[in-house]
Amino acid sequence: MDFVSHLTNNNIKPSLQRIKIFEYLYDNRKHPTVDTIYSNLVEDIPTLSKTTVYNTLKLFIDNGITATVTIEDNEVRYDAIMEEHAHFKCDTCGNVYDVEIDISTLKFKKIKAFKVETTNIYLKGKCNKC
Amino acid sequence: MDFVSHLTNNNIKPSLQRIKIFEYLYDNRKHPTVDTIYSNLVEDIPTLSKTTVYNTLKLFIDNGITATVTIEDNEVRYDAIMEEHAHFKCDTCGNVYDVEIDISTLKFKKIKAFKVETTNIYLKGKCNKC
DNA sequence: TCTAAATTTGTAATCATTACAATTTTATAA
DNA sequence: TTATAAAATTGTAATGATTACAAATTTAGA
Ligand SMILES: [Mn+2]
Ligand SMILES: [Mn+2]
Ligand SMILES: [Zn+2]
Ligand SMILES: [Zn+2]
Repeated sequence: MDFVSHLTNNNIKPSLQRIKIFEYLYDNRKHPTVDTIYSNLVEDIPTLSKTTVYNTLKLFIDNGITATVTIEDNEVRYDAIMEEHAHFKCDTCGNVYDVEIDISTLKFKKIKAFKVETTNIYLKGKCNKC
Repeated sequence: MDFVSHLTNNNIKPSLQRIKIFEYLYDNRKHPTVDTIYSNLVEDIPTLSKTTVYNTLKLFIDNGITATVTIEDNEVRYDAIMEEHAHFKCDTCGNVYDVEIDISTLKFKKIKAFKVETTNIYLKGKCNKC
């Protein structure tokens, strides 16, 4: 994955902070919160500001290369994997995992009244390590 | 729907505030926020406190008669309909509607690694009135 | 190099939620 | 009924996440 090209292709100037934040999201795939992103990256970029993390994530979302994961009502997580997939959160360890979904089985019956543009599927329970 | 019995059956003492809050959720089915619930009910109960709304909703959730709807990352909504259903939010008017789902079509392939206990499905787009 | 635009940063403000102690209401026993 | 204790409600203060905003820094172009 060429992060610089990916940002450039999506009209985002590839600054150091932007590259590092996107790289962190894409490589770790742990659906981190802003605090987690900031805490981990500030080791690499000592001058990093939490405001920059917020600004950058908003920029990513506006340009369609990041999405929020709102599986919990008290934390906002971020995800740079844009291929359709569901999420599972383990109530015990708190990790959020990607879940492959077979879209064909996901068609709803008669949602005539709505034009659906985005779908989010959130599962909770216990993971096999817990 | 006998709200007093419903609360009592779920180990919740049916105070005036609790009855009114549950009644509001169940009858309107608009997935309101705490602010909306408070604003509407304080007309009936002038002494109502927003803290009571928070406390009561937490009590309802802990006793399994209410659930949160986290379709948006900047607002927590509440729902007293516990039968399995999905939610659709119209990006234009902002309303959140219930969507019937055919559970049989919703089975995922191979989620062996997880024991799923709860499922939430959130859709977004445009409703037929917008 | 010089200048302007874009980006980053730090601080203050805002807003939702929680903590907590005081008040009020309800239940129980004398 | 009255007294007492427990439960519920309330108001205010504290907390924590997010946003607003202006200053500082970096980048790009002339
Ligand atoms: Mn994901
Ligand atoms: Mn609903
Ligand atoms: Zn786990
Ligand atoms: Zn609409």
